[in-house]
Amino acid sequence: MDDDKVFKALADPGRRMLLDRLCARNGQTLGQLCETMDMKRQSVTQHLGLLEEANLISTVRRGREKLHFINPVPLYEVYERWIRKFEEGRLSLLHDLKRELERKKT
Amino acid sequence: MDDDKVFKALADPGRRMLLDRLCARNGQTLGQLCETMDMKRQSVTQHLGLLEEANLISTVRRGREKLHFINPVPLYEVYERWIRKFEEGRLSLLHDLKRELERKKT
DNA sequence: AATATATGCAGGCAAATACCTGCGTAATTA
DNA sequence: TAATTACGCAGGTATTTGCCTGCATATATT
Repeated sequence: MDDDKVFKALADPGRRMLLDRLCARNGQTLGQLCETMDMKRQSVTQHLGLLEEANLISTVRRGREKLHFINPVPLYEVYERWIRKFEEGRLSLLHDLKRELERKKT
Repeated sequence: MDDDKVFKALADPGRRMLLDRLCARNGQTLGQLCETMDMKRQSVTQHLGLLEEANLISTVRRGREKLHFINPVPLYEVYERWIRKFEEGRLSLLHDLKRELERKKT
């Protein structure tokens, strides 16, 4: 998995919105996704392309339509390999700062 | 919390590396962080500024030095409000795609 | 006081990004 | 078959981004 592509894909609010829409109703067509997106179809296509490159969605062609499905695996992996590390040390990390702030006052 | 700033801050590999360095040793100065960063000090400063704006780090001045500390809270919140939603529906989301693929074959 | 160290601030520039318009193609429907 | 629908592809452009150089300021050391 390419961490960087996943993070960059998540960096845009429009793309996060697309993931949200798909989370609410999986397997939507490009046209359906466009209806709620306040930008041109071609722009939505570009965003969906980046999401697919990051492996965050998968697509299936059905006739002239293209269906979009969420792939939750990369998000889970990013969490496992990235977020959890900080979560584990959460209390001690916060303590470091607090201790330094105390050190200044005295 | 500003989700967008957090995601954008995480979108750059250099900034993720800075967070990694601070996770390994919290409370480093700008100079110390620069030693491992293969870019000019001023660029590192810019990255640290974005991380601070996203509230991912906090800083404390001590004399002529500036110490940097991780703030793990926004990462945890992003996980809670964002990643977990997809994790919960993980199996069913994957099933949607699988079912559609089966539908095509038959 | 003079020098060295640690950081701040301003501006410039090439590349990436996020939109757009215009046109082409494949699949359905009348 | 003709018209419609759903989507793909190729640029064009204004903005943002990430890096740099050059200079200024504040603290520490000799």
